[in-house]
Amino acid sequence: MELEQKKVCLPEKSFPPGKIKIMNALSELMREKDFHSITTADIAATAGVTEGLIYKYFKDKKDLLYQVLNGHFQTFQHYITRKIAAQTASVDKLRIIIKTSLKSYAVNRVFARILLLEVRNSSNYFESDAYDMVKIYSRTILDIISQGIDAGEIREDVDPHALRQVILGSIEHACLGEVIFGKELDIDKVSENICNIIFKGVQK
Amino acid sequence: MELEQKKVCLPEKSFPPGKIKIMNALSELMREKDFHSITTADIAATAGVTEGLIYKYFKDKKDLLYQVLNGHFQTFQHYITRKIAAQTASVDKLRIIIKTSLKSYAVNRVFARILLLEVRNSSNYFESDAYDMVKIYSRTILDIISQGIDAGEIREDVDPHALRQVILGSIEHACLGEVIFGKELDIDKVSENICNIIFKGVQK
DNA sequence: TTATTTAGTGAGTAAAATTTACTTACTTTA
DNA sequence: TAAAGTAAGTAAATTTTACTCACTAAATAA
Repeated sequence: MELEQKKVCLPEKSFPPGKIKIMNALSELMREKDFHSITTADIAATAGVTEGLIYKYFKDKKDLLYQVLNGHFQTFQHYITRKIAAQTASVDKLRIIIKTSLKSYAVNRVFARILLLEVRNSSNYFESDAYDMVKIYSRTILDIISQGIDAGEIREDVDPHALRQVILGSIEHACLGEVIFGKELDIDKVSENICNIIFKGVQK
Repeated sequence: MELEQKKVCLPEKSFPPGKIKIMNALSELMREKDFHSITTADIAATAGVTEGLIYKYFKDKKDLLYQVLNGHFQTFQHYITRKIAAQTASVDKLRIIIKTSLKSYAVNRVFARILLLEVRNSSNYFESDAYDMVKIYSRTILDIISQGIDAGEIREDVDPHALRQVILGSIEHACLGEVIFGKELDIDKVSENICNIIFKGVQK
């Protein structure tokens, strides 16, 4: 397993120990509870620091969440970029993106939870560094699609934005059941099914 | 326009006026703010009632949210069932579901907001009446797919659950930008794009 | 008429998030 | 080497917010 759940998914150095402990504490607590039912007292106790310190390093509780997400996203981005580079055909790259994303979400459920369920409802997330990472990821997919069309692999009457939507939507929806209900996901099967539908179409 | 944004989307009668005012108030406030940053004081002030009354009619703040969602969902469900009935071919039914769902979300953004962003993070939503409506909607799609396979309209090597995932994921992801950033959505175009991809496939 | 339910109030409480004033220890620099 | 500044962390006060509870007024049923 290349992609394992690490305690800290951040540029650990340069961060003071207290900050790292706080971020790890939230990450740990999110395995059991949802963000809203985790209190700053919980976080401080788990981290072994005082509540005040949280506000030294984070604007507010949500800012802490965004920074934790950002850390996870760094790991994800590095991993997926390397995987994509190993492929040449656009369609294969998309296939890898689908499979690798599903796998990342499955392996790191806290990451999936935060990304799919916890941050999207507040508007200031979309100004956070974490969301910048999403934009990069999202942009990568769009570029691959465009290249695929140019290379003649993908039909030219396919709208790239629409295809990206379908891909991202499929990935995310496939993970929801897993993230919410903790169902096990057969990644190979699910990703193959999704690719089968999107690439070949469903109509006879 | 058949589907317009009504103030109240509930069996208004039988509900005491205060309850309706409270539900409308939340619905109204959710146009600007996310659920978590709306306080019970906000709701009460907007509704013109006291905070205490909220807890007369609702178990807690979340229960209020679920009931509001449920009201919106009733309208949605009726509308979509009627639309589907007008079609015979399974593929056309799916097309209608995609288009009508997109339209419902576009017309009623608060409904979309609540459904796609606000409720999924808390586990007790999945025991709520509102979620029962989702199950019915979701089940409908699965049945149509199965019928489509039986009727020979849809390839038999397509996994029905996977196809449903792709459809639901595509719809939801297409709405996200709209719900979050308030972007206008060209429903005809977007739904046509999605159908084009899913039905015909993207590969040359 | 009197009892009883129904709609609604308003003051309060406990828990949680955030702020503030402070200590301690480590660098830098004069 | 002493002074000055800063970074890490604390402890307690403050504010916000969801939620409770004992009460009133009015309508309805007996």
